[in-house]
Amino acid sequence: MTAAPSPIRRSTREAQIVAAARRIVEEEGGALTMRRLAAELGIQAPSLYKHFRTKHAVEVALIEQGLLELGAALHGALSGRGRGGMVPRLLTAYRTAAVGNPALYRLATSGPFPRAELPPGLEDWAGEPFLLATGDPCRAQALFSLAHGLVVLEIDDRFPPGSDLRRTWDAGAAAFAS
Amino acid sequence: MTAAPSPIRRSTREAQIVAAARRIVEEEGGALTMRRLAAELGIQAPSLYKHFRTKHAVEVALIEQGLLELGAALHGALSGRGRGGMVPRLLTAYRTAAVGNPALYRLATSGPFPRAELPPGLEDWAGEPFLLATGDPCRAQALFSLAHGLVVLEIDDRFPPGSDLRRTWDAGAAAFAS
DNA sequence: TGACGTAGCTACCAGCGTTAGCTACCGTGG
DNA sequence: CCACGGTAGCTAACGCTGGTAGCTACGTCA
Repeated sequence: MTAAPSPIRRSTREAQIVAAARRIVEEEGGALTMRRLAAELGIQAPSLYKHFRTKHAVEVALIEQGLLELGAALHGALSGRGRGGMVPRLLTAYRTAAVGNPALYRLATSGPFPRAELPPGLEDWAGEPFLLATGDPCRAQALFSLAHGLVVLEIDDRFPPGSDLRRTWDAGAAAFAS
Repeated sequence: MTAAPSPIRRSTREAQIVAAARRIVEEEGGALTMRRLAAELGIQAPSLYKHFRTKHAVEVALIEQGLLELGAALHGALSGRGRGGMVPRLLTAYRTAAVGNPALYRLATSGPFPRAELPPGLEDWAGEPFLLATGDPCRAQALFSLAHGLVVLEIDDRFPPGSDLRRTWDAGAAAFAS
């Protein structure tokens, strides 16, 4: 298992801003705007631009947090050697981490991926458990796509009402447990 | 195979507006705004509200079009009885239809699903091919999630550069080919 | 003391969805 | 023939968005 990449260094004020942004994003129905973020910190919106060049930069900082936590959860699920195969354990951990933080997950996975602005190696490290569970890069990507599709459809509430999501996840795991 | 549901009836002017909206959405990098949409029609933005109550209503009309076309493509792929199993044919058709109209696909599948505002039966009809290809509702939802995950990750360009997507789709199809 | 960087402020900009209120046209009934 | 109502356009405006310019107060260091 590769070591987790080190997060980007931030000043204390920057860390406070990211923490406030996270509070807003996790709060139900809270859209992240620069004015709301500033209000949460007791300052005016333009002052935020002394610390982050754009709103996108704030979002990237949140994405970095989310990927670190998701990666840690996935690696933990595989190293924990609980009962069941690697694929079901991986999917369970993925679902728990993502659905537990739906807004953060959506933020981190919608729109183009800010690969260049993230710590090098973070993406590979977070995705490594899929490679470990499948043994093949293409199968790993397919399994990841399945997990991602299941999560986004679940948190966007797109499955028809009355769906048995537990069994749907099981069916997905069964397909990839060879 | 169930018959395709009939689309919602629209006045000619409404149809023109939806067509213009589609033109904008399909044009590369074109975000749909009421002012742009109005300009495309040679009128002012507030006039659009004589025909559609909100911007969301225009989007729903586009979603209806997208679902009808996607459903037709999927049903066609299964009834065509080409070579290969049902699952690979279904996934190929899904990928082709979605990636060919990325902006429309994203519009139709991001955010909450406007189930109540769409023609009754449309959702079930468009999803029916997944049931036909798998024979089980939960497996169908899982396969659909896989296809959706693959598509959104592909059109958002989130796979690491150099990925062999052809083989990734094949790996997904193989997992679900019983 | 003077210079410089930090971190706040107010005032403002263009663009967004949307509303209010007005106007011109067009078909129909008295 | 003329008034009525519906249709479909218009301008002006509101409150929100991300973002910029330019000012100010404060702390540090030569």
